[in-house]
Amino acid sequence: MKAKITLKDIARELEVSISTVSKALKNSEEISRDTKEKVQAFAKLYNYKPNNIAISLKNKRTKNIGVVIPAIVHHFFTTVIRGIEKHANAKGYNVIVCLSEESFDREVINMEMLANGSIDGFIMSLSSETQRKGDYNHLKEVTEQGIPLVLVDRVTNEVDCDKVIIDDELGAYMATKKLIGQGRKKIALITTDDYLSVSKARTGGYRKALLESNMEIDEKRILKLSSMEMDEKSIEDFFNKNSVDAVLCVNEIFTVYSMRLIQKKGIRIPDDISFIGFTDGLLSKYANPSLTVVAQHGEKMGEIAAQMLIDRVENENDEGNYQTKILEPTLVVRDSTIN
Amino acid sequence: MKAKITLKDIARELEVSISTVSKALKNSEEISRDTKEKVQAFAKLYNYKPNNIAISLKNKRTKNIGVVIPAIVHHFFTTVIRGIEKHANAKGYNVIVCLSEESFDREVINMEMLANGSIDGFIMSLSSETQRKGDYNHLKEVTEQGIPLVLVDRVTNEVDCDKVIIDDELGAYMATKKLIGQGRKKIALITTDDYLSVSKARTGGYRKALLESNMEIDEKRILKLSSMEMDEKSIEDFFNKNSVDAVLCVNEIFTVYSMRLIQKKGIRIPDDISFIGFTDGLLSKYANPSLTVVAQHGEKMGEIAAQMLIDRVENENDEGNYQTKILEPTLVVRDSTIN
DNA sequence: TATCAACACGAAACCGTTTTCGCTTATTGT
DNA sequence: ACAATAAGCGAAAACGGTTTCGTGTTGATA
Repeated sequence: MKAKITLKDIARELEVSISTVSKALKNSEEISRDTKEKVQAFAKLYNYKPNNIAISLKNKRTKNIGVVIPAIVHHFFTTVIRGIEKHANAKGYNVIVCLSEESFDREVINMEMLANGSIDGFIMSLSSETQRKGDYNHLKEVTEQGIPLVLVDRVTNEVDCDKVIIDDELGAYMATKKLIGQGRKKIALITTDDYLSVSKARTGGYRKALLESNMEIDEKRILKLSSMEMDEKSIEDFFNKNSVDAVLCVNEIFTVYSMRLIQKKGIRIPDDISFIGFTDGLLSKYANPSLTVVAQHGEKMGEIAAQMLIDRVENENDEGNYQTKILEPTLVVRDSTIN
Repeated sequence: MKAKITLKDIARELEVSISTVSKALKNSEEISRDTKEKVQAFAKLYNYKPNNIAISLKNKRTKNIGVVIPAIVHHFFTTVIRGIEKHANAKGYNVIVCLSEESFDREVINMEMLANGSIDGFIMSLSSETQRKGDYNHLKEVTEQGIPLVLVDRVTNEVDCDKVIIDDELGAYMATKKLIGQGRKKIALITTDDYLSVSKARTGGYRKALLESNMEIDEKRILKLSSMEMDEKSIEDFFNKNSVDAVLCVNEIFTVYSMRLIQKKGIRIPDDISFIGFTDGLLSKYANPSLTVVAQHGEKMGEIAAQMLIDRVENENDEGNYQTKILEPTLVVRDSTIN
């Protein structure tokens, strides 16, 4: 085991000062050709690499960005991470991922751990518990300390910072319009509680589309599930009590599960009933029939978020003047709707 | 924007030395009650938190662990990360995730970035390109520097370190045995090139089960796809040319796609043909019919890997004596096989 | 030959902690 | 009243770099 070599070691071996070594490695004009060559050769030979921690301490930049998300076993969030990684890595940054697991406390703990010098900025998506409580003090503290923060997807108006979202209302609107255009009259919505910013927006888009087409909004056709997890019983009850000819769901899982229930009843998709979901993941592509979905472009969101964050980090001059980028969703048409 | 407060700031305000402040905050016996209370009150008031970077530099421990994996938009790897996060967080560690995207170069670059002081140890799964090239010098360098390394799932014998794998051979063996037990005679295998350690082992288990049951191994029934991505055409050709009554696939996607092709031909699952895949992800659960799979217990693998790594990090005395933990896969029976 | 740049390098401060060691001052025992 | 001891605190080194500011030597110039 050959331990890491430091400037001090090189200086001792070559009988020069630490400053000389440091400058020589940076090809400083101050140092003679001879010395530079000697030092650089020695450094190469012993595979010298500067210690990141020491550099971080010196210039108060870690080249790390902290990502706090509610879950990772979710296609959408993994695509976001991938986008972040892509841009961050290209810019020489590392990504520290922390999971809140939809818990307020874990979100707070993780942010506090990272905020004490470990990272240059945050990218985060709010946990459902945080959105339900409406307590954003941990975010405010971070921004007040001057640590840049970019909120993605699940955001809040109560915090002043950069944001990247997709136009969820538009997505639901487009989807609903599509269903209406296919002659569907009894369009159901399966969503989650309104405290989730995205669910609220999607419900809004659904209503807007119906109103615009002069279709009555039947509240009984809106099923609000209280958690992100599957509540199979509620969905079953819902379909037993309501007769519908189209369903819009706020995620893939709700959609696929609903389709299966419907198929078991012998109802044909998309002939008798159409389905549209959110998130263009594996499930959508490989479901049977394959799913028509509102694609959220998570990877692009991640890239943009990383770009906004790194811009802030590297130009700390212009604080304030925060932006919200709104991405347009795309309707990916497959076999769960009529073509 | 209130900037972070340091020991120096507190010392200046309270007109004591930095050492006194440091000790007071650690409740040292050396410091008088009075002074301790004064300092602690002040620190609380101004929300003092020690700077992680400075502490890392001092005691050469970052409390970060580096995770390098080939991909994140894959259910199995996300469960591994989740397991790592779970244990690491409980032990006060952060997780730095880097993606190799199956590229050798990116794997090397990421490891070098992290190895210069940013992390206390590595958990990694080899990229396919690395396994194909068989070049493990970047791993050897890291271990020679005394940085603990734990390899998970995609491993190699050429590097001396702790490892966590599942018994892929056993998994494939169990699955194949199950198919044989259901009276299947023409069992196909859809896999990837053998340079991937896991694919090789799975192919081995498949062969072993057939041999053990005195069934002939027809090489034409083994389809090797050259990449992890879907090669739809090859799969279609394969089913056109071969008549089979059971299929074992090394991942979910191959399985689901194959099932769909088969269903289009009007062949019934599981009546006429059975399917078993690897990875117990969303696709398996929500496919139609739902998939019988070999569950890999990624979360448990992640937890164990994190535990092994942190043990090494915190007891750096006992180098050598490396262990390989082999997890047993589980067969999760659903509707793509006869019950 | 005295003077002055230019050149090449080193000393030291600094980033924010921790920790060892030594120095006052007050207290105790004799 | 004086030495020994303990209590309370500060100075300084250390972690591994970067950077500013000297300083000694050299060669050129007047």
